[in-house]
Amino acid sequence: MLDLKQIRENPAAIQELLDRRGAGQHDLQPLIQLDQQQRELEQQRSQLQARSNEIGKLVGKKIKADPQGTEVQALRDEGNQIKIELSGLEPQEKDLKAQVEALLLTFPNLPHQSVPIGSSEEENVEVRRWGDEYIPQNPQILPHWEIGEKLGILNFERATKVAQSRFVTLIGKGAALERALISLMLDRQTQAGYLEVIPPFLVNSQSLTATNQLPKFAEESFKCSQDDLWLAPTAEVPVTNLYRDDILPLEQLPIYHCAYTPCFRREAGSYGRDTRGLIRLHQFNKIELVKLVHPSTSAVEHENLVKDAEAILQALKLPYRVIELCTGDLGFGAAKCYDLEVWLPSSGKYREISSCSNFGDFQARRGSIRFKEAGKKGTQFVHTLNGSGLAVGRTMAAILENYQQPDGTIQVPDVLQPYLGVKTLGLKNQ
RNA sequence: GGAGAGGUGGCCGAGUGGUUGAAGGCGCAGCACUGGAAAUGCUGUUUGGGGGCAACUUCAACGUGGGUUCAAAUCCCACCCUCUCCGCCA
Repeated sequence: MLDLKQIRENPAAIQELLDRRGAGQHDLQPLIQLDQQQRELEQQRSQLQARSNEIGKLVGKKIKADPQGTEVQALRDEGNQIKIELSGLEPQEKDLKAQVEALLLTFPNLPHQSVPIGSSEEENVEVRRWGDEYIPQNPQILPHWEIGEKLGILNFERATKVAQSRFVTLIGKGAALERALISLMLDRQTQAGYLEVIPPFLVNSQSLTATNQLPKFAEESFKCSQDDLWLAPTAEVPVTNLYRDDILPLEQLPIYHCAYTPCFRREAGSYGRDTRGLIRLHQFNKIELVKLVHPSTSAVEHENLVKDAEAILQALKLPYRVIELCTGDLGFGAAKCYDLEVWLPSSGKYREISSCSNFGDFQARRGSIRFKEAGKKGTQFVHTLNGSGLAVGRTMAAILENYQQPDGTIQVPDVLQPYLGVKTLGLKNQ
């Protein structure tokens, strides 16, 4: 959520930053007008209320001396008069306030000054590339879904029968490989200083609002119709919301968490895209890294978060590149974002495997996550950051392709061998 | 699902209509005492919105939303949540 005070004081500057995401898409003007109306009403209302409070106190005093006195009656009459006026004013102001709030929630975050300006993903910037030497030279590499089904470790048909399209069943060593990846990632990230949590996988609307999925992206999540509960689209939601409405003592910052959770996404609007394989499923596993930090450190924390995610790809010797998203491609809540893209030989492309964002105080404001510095008056919003470390299904896809041997077996990456107990995946492993 | 209890400040906990943003305690901060500390004493200690350069001022908040009243933490209604017991179940 943007800072209303900032918008009031500096509308042109804020508008300019919003326009970097796409000119004319986010007009502050209606918001500014509503806000002004609301404040005018609030002034009127609180003045009336002040008088009403005064009357209440006076009556209390006088009624002891002379319950039937004319003075008391006069005050009561005035009180009633004010009540009538308030009954008109109050709902109006409340309504305006709700409108301001609702409108404010629809504005995306301001891109950080350092974010390259651009209108689409075409203008994203490659920051660095790693592992060129690990790019396989074998031209015969099968797409991961084909080799996976051949080896009997992935099955899409049966998953479709059980649920729907865009689900998968992992079988035998496929399931074990997924589990091994989860363990590897959690082990590495906890060693890097992230405190592991297993949060609820269902979250309420308030939580989704704090982390930007609501109100704008309701159709992206699965909702439980009987309850105010949704299937979490990412662990970012439950983990960040562990601290919703908290005022943290300064000493508690920074907070680092990692979490393994399944993630559930409706993928509405992506019909026809990545229909095959593990790339875009309704349910997938992910290790998420979440940080809550002091605002002055968030830029450095962001760079470090990216490195922590990269460390997994490096450990697995999977070729990847780091992309910085331009203003036009930046996610709704992000102030700055790097994507990690892993090399997928079958399509000859880099594909997103992690997205690492700095949200600044955008989410903290929505979720009221603050900290207090001893001695200083008032509270400040923390900065929140998160990134995948990594998407497990996509990692599996990358392994099934990059480690695919000419004989159709899969070499198990060195770091995974202790977890999996075998060096290759082949037919005999079924 | 059935029965009961309960939701008050960072925490514990009092408060059943009147000047209570809320006793008391704990915790925390400052000061005094001390060589230093403990103990003790005193003082302070919620958050959010509006107005103001500021000092300050005003409104709101005792689970949430309504209602009664000049006045509600306190009364009424609805909802949510937590706990205990019973039932069912992994």
